[in-house]
Amino acid sequence: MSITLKDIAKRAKVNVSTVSKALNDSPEISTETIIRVKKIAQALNYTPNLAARALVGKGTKTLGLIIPEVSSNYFVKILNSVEDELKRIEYSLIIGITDFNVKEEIRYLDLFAGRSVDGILVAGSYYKEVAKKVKELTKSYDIPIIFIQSFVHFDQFDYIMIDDAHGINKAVSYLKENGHTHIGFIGDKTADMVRQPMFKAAMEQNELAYDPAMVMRSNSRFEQAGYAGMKELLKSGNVPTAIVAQYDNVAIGAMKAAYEQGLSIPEDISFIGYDNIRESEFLECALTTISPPAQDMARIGVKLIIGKINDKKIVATQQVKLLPELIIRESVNNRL
Amino acid sequence: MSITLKDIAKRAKVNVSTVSKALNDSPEISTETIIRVKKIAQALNYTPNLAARALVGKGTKTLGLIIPEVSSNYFVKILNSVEDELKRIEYSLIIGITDFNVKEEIRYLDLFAGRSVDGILVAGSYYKEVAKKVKELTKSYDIPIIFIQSFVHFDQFDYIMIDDAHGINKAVSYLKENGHTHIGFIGDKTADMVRQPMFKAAMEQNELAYDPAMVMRSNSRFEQAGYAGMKELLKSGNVPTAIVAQYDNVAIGAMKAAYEQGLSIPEDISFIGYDNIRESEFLECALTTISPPAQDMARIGVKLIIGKINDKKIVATQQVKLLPELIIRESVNNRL
DNA sequence: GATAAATAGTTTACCGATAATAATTAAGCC
DNA sequence: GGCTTAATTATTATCGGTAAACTATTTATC
Repeated sequence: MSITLKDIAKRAKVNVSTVSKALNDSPEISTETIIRVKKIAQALNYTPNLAARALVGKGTKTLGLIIPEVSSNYFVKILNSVEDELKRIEYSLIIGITDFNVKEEIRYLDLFAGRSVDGILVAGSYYKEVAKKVKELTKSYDIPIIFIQSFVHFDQFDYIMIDDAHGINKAVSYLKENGHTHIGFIGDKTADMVRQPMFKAAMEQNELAYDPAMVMRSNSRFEQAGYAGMKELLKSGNVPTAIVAQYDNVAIGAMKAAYEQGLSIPEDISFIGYDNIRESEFLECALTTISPPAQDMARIGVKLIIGKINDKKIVATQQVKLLPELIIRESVNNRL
Repeated sequence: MSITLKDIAKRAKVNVSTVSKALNDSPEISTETIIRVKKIAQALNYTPNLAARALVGKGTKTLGLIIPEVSSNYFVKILNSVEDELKRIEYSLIIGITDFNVKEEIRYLDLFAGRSVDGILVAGSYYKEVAKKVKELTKSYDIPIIFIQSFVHFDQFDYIMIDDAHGINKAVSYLKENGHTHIGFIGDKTADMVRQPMFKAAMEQNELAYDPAMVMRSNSRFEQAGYAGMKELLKSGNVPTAIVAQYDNVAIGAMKAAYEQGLSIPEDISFIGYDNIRESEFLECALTTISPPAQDMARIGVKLIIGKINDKKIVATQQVKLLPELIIRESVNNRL
């Protein structure tokens, strides 16, 4: 159905293997033949059959991306940047959305390996089972795997991530500078693993009292989690002057709950988010937030893995950390 | 490196071909042998090499999704639902993000065809060049292609889409019911192709004056487009009492511009969005919007295409239209 | 009891590319 | 001219599956 090397060979009156070599610019083939073959290939609109190529071990020009979700602007940014970077180098992207589920992450690792992708990017993973699987796969299949913004704690892996502890610390410091001492935290169930402990650490580093009663972790996700957490906090009567949200979407939900209670932002209560999603800038009260360089991270991740693919000799693990920055807008009040 | 049929054959002391048939439950193989072979396959953790399978024309269990962007909740919903649906049936998803670029859409069509995906879903396409390419590909490669929420106007294609004209009309009707007669429209450059003409039609159907001066199409995208469009509208002095936004993200930006001007929403100016993104419900003034059943659409799209893949005899074009609904929240004022 | 028919496997060829090896042609040199 | 060597192209095998053709046993039929 589609054009193969054979078709070109027939027209060029040379052997299939000559065509293959010609198209791959082999020095064994004369320049005239190369030109002639390429012209014919072009004319016939030839595209190599990737399945065949994969079969002889030449790779599939495909990368797998395992990602927990694509509903928050944060992971979407990663997805977008990865895709963007890949289209430049003519790689295809195959994705697996896991919803933070370990089993799914592992399933996708196996699946992608079986599909002989050239490399796998694992974004936002937290599980040691995944780490184990990755170790297994790199050994048996020799597939380069790189962690992006994951918390798989092993120095033996390649990873690139954002120093979130630093980011949260910046948030808390900024609140302290503005006279806030009673600071709460709202997140969803995934917060336990990362940002919530970081918040606790940040409070301690800033010599502020960490009050577990002001830390809310909802079972729902996104805005809903923020809304529910804030409602509960308001009901408890033990209301902080400022809230650090696990991420912007949570902050938006929490702010809504505050509005509904008749509170003014930031006069009555301050909010600081994390992620710097597109919408945050355009809220009635624009959200002050921590902005992680998700795009840079994805870009560097792709570069790292492509490097490993192209040069299998690179065995040294590569580990990169990027610093997020504080974006000051309107949602934090100065109490001094 | 990885386990092949040969390995299983060796252990089972049968021919490779017997193994292949056994694993595919061929009636030519005895039940005992099938069980024995399958056990060994399981023990060795065998996964078939998809490249090899693809080479003999057995499909790749892969679907391609061509999508204009994944930065709006709308297309993300589509992506998410498609992925979700596919993981159930053990298909993989390979995606191409085109940023509404015709050339990219065509490039991805070619690319995916060359990768011998089993089928392609094209979301949000507007171009007749794409239609042409699709016709070409279905002929030469025999790949099922289905349009999702696209505006490729040919009855010969399979498509599933949302009746946006109906949605916009609902929006305008609702505004009229609430006493609005001076209604504006804000969108980005992609609005020309679809929703803006629909808005015009809706105004006429509702016997309201369509004023081009109240129609803004910005060069930027998302909130930025709404913000810029609204600014301009406010500057012009010719301010409507209500705005229909091309989509919720645009509405959010437009509302911000109104707030900055000191206007109250909905008292001074009403807004109605389109898409019903997650955030809309949680805005200070919750956004009234049109909610397209994006998930259903994606689900049905996947079902359609899988049906076509599994039964190549299905040649009748399938065309489905879904109706969006109006979600009434707080952003429209009753002027009566 | 000879022949047909069903059963269970094995051989072989093939998909479309690449790689290793073989063969041809041409050029260079005494 | 004959022989070596280099340059170029052709053959063949291979990757890991599947399918068609073929072989070897049983089992059924009259």
